Amino acid sequence: MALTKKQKEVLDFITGYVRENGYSPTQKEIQEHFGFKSLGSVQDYIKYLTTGGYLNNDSHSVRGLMPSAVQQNSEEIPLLGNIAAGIPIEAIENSDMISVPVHMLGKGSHYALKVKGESMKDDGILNGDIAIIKHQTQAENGQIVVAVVDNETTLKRYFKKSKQIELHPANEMMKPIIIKDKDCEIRGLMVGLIRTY
Amino acid sequence: MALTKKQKEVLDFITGYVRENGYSPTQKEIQEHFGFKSLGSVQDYIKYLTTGGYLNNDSHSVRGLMPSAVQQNSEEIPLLGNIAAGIPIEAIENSDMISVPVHMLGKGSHYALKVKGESMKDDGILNGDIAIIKHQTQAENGQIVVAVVDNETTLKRYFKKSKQIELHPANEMMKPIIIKDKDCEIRGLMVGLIRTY
DNA sequence: ATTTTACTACGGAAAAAATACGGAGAATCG
DNA sequence: CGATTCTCCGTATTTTTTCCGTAGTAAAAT
Repeated sequence: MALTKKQKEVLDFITGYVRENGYSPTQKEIQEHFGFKSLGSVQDYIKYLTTGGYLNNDSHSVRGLMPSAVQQNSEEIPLLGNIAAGIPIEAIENSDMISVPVHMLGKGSHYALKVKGESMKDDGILNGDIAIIKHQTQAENGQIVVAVVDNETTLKRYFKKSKQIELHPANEMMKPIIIKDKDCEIRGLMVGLIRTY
Repeated sequence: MALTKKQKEVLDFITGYVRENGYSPTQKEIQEHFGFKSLGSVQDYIKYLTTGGYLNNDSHSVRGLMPSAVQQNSEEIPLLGNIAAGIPIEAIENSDMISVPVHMLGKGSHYALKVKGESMKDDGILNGDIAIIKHQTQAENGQIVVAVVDNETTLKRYFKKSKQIELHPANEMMKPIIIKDKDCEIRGLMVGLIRTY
């Protein structure tokens, strides 16, 4: 559902107002800002915007408009533990939560892992970085995945060849892991990275 | 549950009072501050704010109001533009905002830049990454900074030597920039990185 | 223990804000 | 062109907010 120019103007006005004041404008304020002679006009825009999912309207509440965009910019996902060649993901026990910008997250469930080691350094993934992982069991060639091989969890680039699976590190010093299809279990796809200096 | 203008004013007054004095105002003080003729009015606001979760009221206790610290785990900072050797930061005009986990942000103001080019790739900073920058004009040796040299903005590691400033790229193919002290203007310190695959 | 001070609990009422509904001209699209 | 959507208007109605006053209860001070 696309927005018309005027509709976007109305939405932008509401969004800006919320950002500035911490509360939404009243319908009358919207009316006056755009010079409408009737509140019905404002009502119509609100209806379009809400049914389209751009706006949330807390019904019958004063200043109850909330642009979807301002609502949730980040989400909390669990930081499950460390990942490195040779060390399985630790238990979820005292799982910290970490805040992640939503634009990294698509559909599905996500978790985060702290990268240990330099095995992916040529892809700009360094020791200590937080990798954002989408939970899934399939992958395309070339994607960076969390894979379990031989009871060990590792972060590598995934390549499926005709008769084998190859897990490539991004480090000249290290060799790819080459294994049979069924010995490799994919636990997730890397969708983002967060680093703090 | 959204706040009306007046409700937010009352909440802000209470919050500010607590910040200044370490304890909350009495209801009568609130009444006088807003010029209400009845305590009932104050009561009403307290009720709205508490049921909405903005305020905690230790019932029947004097000065028992406590603004619930709205837990902010992410913050919006402006994405000012691109940064690359040779290209100045573009105008702030249509500055997008980007959501950043607060643990990256300390005190001070921050902004974000989109990295162009490979000049810092050996430090795991790749083309397309978002660099989170703290606005400051000083830096320690070895820190990654946004610096303006010769009207060009660039992201480099900063080293101050006895008689000169060196800006080191992290790329074997590129040489450090060596300049005089006064020809180098620091615009910010890199404090974090966000990458989306 | 009594008084004072601060907090609660209603009920009522005016004002402000949000909805419902019907209609109508302009723009867009097949 | 005809149908649909977008844009806008006007009025009537409902709901919420805001404020008041009075009476009662709990805590603190004397």
